[in-house]
Amino acid sequence: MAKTPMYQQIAEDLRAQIETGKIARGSQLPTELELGARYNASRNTIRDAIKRLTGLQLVETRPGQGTFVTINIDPFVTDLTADPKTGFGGGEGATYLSQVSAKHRRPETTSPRVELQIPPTAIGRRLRLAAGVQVVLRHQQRFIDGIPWSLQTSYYPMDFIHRGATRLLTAEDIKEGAVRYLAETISLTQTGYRDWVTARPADDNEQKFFGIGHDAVVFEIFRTAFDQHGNPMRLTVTVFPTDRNQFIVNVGDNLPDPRYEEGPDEST
Amino acid sequence: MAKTPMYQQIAEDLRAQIETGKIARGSQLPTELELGARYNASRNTIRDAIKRLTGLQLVETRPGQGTFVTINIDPFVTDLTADPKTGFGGGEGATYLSQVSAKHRRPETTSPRVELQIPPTAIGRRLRLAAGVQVVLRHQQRFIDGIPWSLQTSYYPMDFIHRGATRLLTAEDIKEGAVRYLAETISLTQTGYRDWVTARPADDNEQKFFGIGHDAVVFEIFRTAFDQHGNPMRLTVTVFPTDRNQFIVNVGDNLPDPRYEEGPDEST
DNA sequence: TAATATTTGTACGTATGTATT
DNA sequence: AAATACATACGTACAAATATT
Repeated sequence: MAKTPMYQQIAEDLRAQIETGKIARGSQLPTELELGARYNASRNTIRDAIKRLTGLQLVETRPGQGTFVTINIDPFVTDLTADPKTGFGGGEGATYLSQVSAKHRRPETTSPRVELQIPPTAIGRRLRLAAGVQVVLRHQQRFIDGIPWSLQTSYYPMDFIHRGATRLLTAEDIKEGAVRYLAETISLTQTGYRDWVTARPADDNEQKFFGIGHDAVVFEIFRTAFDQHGNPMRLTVTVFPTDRNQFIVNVGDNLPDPRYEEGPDEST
Repeated sequence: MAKTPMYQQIAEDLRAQIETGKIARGSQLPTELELGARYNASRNTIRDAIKRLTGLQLVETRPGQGTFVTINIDPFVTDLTADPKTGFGGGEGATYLSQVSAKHRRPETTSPRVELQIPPTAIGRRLRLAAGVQVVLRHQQRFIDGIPWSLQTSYYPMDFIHRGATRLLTAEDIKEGAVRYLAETISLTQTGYRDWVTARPADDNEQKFFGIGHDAVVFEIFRTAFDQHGNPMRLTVTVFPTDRNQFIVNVGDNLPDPRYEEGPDEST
């Protein structure tokens, strides 16, 4: 009845050894040839087994070096339900920084790359723009403790520029926050936002930037901010690798503090 | 300079043909041997290329039949920020049903499987239980239009049983909702909840139940409900496949209706 | 029902390329 | 420069799943 393929049996055996701690986190596995000798299997079969483990993000292979058990990064937790009228003004950048600081980590953000673009239909639709209308796009890479953490792109209607919010075109951070800047210059107040949380396979750029495997998955969160008239005033699309990011959503009053120790640990 | 491996070039070529519509959604790809002849590559190389495409969820292979371009399921969107004091009482089951009905889909839920258990540390910690304390566990499978949609497990402190909420032990749906039942029997009112959103590779059970590949990823959402004293009264863990589920989070008042057409389409 | 053809899955072997030490 | 270890690519053979005859 042992009809499970050999490579799966080998993968299962290695997985058990890793999860029970027999093979330590961060340590190096035997080489493919050694494993082949141990399990009496060909190197290709061993490679199939290891491929399963990489898919489970249990190990990672490094050409020229070997195969190593992955160490789980302490996940960064982002609160999606920060009050839009308090604190940092609900700017997504500000929320990000405050959350990071709360965990005593060192955040960095690259200067925005600014582009003018006719957006894809999915973007234009969320901003309720007619087809072919340009947008201002501000793209940033974000790191925590030097680790690539997220890729973020914010889209604003071109109209905002004509109405005076010209600093959206400068490739510099808007220190007081884009939301406050827009309130001061063109009297647009953010009264709320909606996040749309999805997950999808990472594309090549994301794989390279985050240093994740070619079968890795990322969160893609679309945050549409609405002004006092109920119209969308900004769309922010942020991509987070799932191996180092989690999110919390608070509903109701008087919730106890979300101690981050409460997070699910991986050793289920 | 063409240092990109052959199998990646082939995968890229096929991907482009699929995304431009040259190969229709749902249609069958040529067999591995035919592709090998077309690209002048060995069957194993073709298989490596196809493995990349399955990782991107662009194609799926069926033994004995062939390889087919995947048809994307119309994603189901769940609102994580339903008001806990209105409507269906904030029961997670109720939220699920109302959301599904809003899309004119047919939901089904299996009768709960009830267990008594000493929970894993991650569960006990979230319910603030001492180590070794038992919980009541209610597990359900959920479908929409016959498609497996989510796996849900709710955990309640055993204490609730002793205080009179004995219907938690019956393997039947609590029609009025567990939240209302607890309010009526042991005077516990849910005043809010916190969702903790994570993503991880699917385990074997989940792969089998959802019919997803062995490198598929699932959302795992931990919902901790709090009572009027600020204590956790229930933990609900729900697993959703990422290929057919999305979530929205509303913050602020007067948000426009989330027309589901606004969802991101896959043809980016 | 049974046999057969087709197609993907598993397993092996070999050779060479590329990255790292 | 040399050794080591994973990555790519080819070949072969048989098993298992599916559809057809």
